[in-house]
Amino acid sequence: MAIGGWRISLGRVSILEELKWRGLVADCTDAAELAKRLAAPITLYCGFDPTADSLHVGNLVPLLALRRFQLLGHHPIAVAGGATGSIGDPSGKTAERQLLTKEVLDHNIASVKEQLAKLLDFETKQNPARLVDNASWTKDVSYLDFLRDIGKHFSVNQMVAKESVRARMEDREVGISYTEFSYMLLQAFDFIVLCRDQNCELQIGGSDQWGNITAGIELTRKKLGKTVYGLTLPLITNADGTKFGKTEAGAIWLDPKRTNVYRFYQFWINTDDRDAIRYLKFFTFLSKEEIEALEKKHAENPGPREAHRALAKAVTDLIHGPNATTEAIRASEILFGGELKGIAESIFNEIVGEVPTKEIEKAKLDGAGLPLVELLVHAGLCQSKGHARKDIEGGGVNVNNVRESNFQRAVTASDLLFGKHLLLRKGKKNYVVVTAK
RNA sequence: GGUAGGUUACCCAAGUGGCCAACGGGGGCAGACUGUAAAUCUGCUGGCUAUGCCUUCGAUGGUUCGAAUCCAUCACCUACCA
Repeated sequence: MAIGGWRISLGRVSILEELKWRGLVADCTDAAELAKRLAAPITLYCGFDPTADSLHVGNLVPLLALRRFQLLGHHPIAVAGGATGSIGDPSGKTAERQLLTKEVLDHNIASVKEQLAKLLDFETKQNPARLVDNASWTKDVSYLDFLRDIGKHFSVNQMVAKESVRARMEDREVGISYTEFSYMLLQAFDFIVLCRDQNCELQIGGSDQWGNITAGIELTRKKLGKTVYGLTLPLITNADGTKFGKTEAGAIWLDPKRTNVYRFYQFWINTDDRDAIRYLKFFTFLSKEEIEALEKKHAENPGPREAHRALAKAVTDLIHGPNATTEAIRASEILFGGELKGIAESIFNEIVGEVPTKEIEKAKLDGAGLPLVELLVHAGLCQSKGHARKDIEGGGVNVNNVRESNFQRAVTASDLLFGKHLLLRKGKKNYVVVTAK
């Protein structure tokens, strides 16, 4: 069965070897036993809480890990956190979070489910993926039943000792609500339900999920007398110490409405040299041989950035499909290719809609025209006219890819390309197409 | 509760009557170099109808020709003493 061009090959390499080689194992329970158990297909799950109406690149690591398991013959279950998401996971959070309203939550779950469905193979005969919502088994459980059946197996002493809770208890400023404190019970409940009903024996998740995962393992052992496993994936960090997946403009989302394909592609292209190979391992399905070949090239001659290109292409392909990827690459080539002079309208149109595009009324360009500083602010490239002026004086602003250093410059209809568009650029990478209507 | 000290721009931090839109560092943005890197060097980093004007130094009120700077009250923080 092919998904995204990659074939599922049963039992060729062990999943643990594969994950280890990629640097994707942060921690796991009883490594020796787990390795033995993984010799045969296992059912595993990973939960995704719908905290927004889209997943972001950070969610990709566990999600792709599910797929890696599937590619090697295991049975993945993606769990949308309709129940857990309504509570809020305190893990890795320094402050209590605002609860999402029912409407927002419903919307988020629907969107996230769609995204999850795209990245796993539900069609294959041998080991189709499954997608479930943990609200489906929590909604009919009464509070009293839950306390009696589940709560009884948890020691508050142990819960308090978990890192996620302890951190919040030590900080008297923020504290932790009973609601968030209870989160791990719900996640443990998920595991035991999946183990009981779907024979799920392994939970994977980010390293911040360790406490929640082990809570589920213990509950399953106590209540069902079964041994189940946990495996955590590393927290991705950038070589320069900044948070992975965040830019000045915010998180990089999988939903093209939030982060368009061009920006998504550019995000990967701009990966730090030191991270490129690691990220190829984390975020792509390129083989060991392919990645090692890229690593060699990168080490010998980093200039052409072949590893970066392969990374950006592979991930964009995976999330947005080959057609959108081709367009993003094409737009990048045009924008970073230099001269705009003599460009054909059809070629230029390829970048319209790829880079951020703003509209203005054509009438504003009549007569003396519209001051460039105002246009820069309108386009969102500069935060104020004063800044726009300084940016122009500093030589950072280009109109139609020609540097403009006169801050009094006004833009008129004669500046429009093909009578319609204006290409603004601040710095090397920040493009906006302004379209006159 | 008492005493002392503090609260300055995105963050840290100098400034204790006019020369203050406020030193310096970090971060950010931009330029040169380069590979749409890194490192390095340089410039910018409150707003505007712009050689000037307006808003800003915890809050409010006051003294003064003039306040981030002095006084009063309030709020919050830190240290020491109870």
